[in-house]
Amino acid sequence: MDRSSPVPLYFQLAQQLETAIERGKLAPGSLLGNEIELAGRLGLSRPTVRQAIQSLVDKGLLVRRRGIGTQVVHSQVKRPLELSSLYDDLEAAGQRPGTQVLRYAAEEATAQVAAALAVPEGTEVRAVERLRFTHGEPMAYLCNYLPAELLPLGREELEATGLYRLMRGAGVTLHSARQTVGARAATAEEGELLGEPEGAPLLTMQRTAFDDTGRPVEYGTHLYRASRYAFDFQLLVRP
Amino acid sequence: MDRSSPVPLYFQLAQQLETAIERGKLAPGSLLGNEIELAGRLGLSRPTVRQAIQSLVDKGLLVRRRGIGTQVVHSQVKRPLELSSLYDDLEAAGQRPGTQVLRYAAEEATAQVAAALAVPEGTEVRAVERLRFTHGEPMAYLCNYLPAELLPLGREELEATGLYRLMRGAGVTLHSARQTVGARAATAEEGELLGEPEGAPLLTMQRTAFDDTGRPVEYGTHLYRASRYAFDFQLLVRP
DNA sequence: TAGTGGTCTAGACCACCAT
DNA sequence: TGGTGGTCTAGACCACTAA
Repeated sequence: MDRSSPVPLYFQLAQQLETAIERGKLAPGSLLGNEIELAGRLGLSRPTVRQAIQSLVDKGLLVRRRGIGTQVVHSQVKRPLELSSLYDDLEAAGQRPGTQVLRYAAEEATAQVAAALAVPEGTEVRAVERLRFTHGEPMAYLCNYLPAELLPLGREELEATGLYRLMRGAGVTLHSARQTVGARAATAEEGELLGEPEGAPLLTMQRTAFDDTGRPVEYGTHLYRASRYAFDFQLLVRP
Repeated sequence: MDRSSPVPLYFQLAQQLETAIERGKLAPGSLLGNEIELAGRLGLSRPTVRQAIQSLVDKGLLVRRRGIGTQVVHSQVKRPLELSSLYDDLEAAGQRPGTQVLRYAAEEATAQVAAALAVPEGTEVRAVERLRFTHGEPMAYLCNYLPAELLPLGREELEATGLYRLMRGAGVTLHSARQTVGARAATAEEGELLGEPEGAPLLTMQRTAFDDTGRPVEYGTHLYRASRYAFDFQLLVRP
């Protein structure tokens, strides 16, 4: 514990516990030792220790039972579903993603886009159409709309990284998003773009993302080749 | 505030705030008043008030900014994705779900099922195959596997309600689940069952659910008619 | 400068669980 | 019965934001 660090004590403790769990120093199913004893040993107060433990319970790494103690969860919890960028996900999976910007223009919002971004129909918005590749093969066709005032994006930046990273870098703090995931058959044009025959199953995703003031900051409709992509997530049950 | 109630004070306060937000008594974007003043007014301590506020921040209903205050979020936050039962979801949407149990038997685990349930290959498990209907139309084909010792399920119960509700009722506390959502074309048999032509796009879902000791308690592979079903969820960005 | 949330402490009592 | 987590209090100091 480093009291001179700007990192909060509860966070330091949570990190230490998390790495101990990851490295197997705290075996799955083992008890953590009670909070008061732990607090005394570390020279912290009990609420601080509780805060650290609670953050790991929220992550699904620990389970607390009254009268029993705090246990390390057995299963291989990864992380609950996050609002993640396809680019970052692919990069993290070592897939070396690539992007081809098909279109990047200002245009008037259609009814659908206007409703999603909560602007009047016909308002100018930015439209971005991209193809995402892995290993030189097309993987997804991404069509996104942003409020016009939001970002002066460069085409090169869009080819080099993901949209969310650019938005974060521009000071937009994402807060929540509403997603719909479905499937449908590819049209001839879509098949052409993605290298699939007409009628091939595609995974579809529509997403509206909001910043922390509740303003919509992005609307996207995405198409993924079902033969090469699936959504994978970890869910936690809220107690 | 009812101090004689078994409901914790922070929870009572959180509920009051939540209903006030839902009913518009606390307008989106409005400030909540600072924690200390609020604590004094309600006769509570500041940590208790903070705990109440924090729980609503975790739900995405409030945003806190240092130096500014606590604000009600604008957007229509519903709820983050939960480990939910298709039956309950349909019922909540007023769709009057129905279930036809196609098969309910004990059988030896295949390699895939054994790996998912973390039992040796060939171990006896319970297999349940169901068709789920809405308005008399088939909607999904559900194939689930449970550890043999878990539940003595009746066929009637399976037709009357969802699997998760039955498991909860039998004392199983679900903790987390790992899901994969994808898409593929229907085979002739699948199309027959679901009332779709061969080759029609289907939404696929595989899920393994764990209880709070980390033991796998359910593995399922589900097929949904893409023309009639999509997954819809709300995500929150973890700060 | 004044006000906000972020963090931390040192206690206290209670409900639940195993033995 | 003894030990655990669940809840609650009454303070304290700090970092950040706005005016």
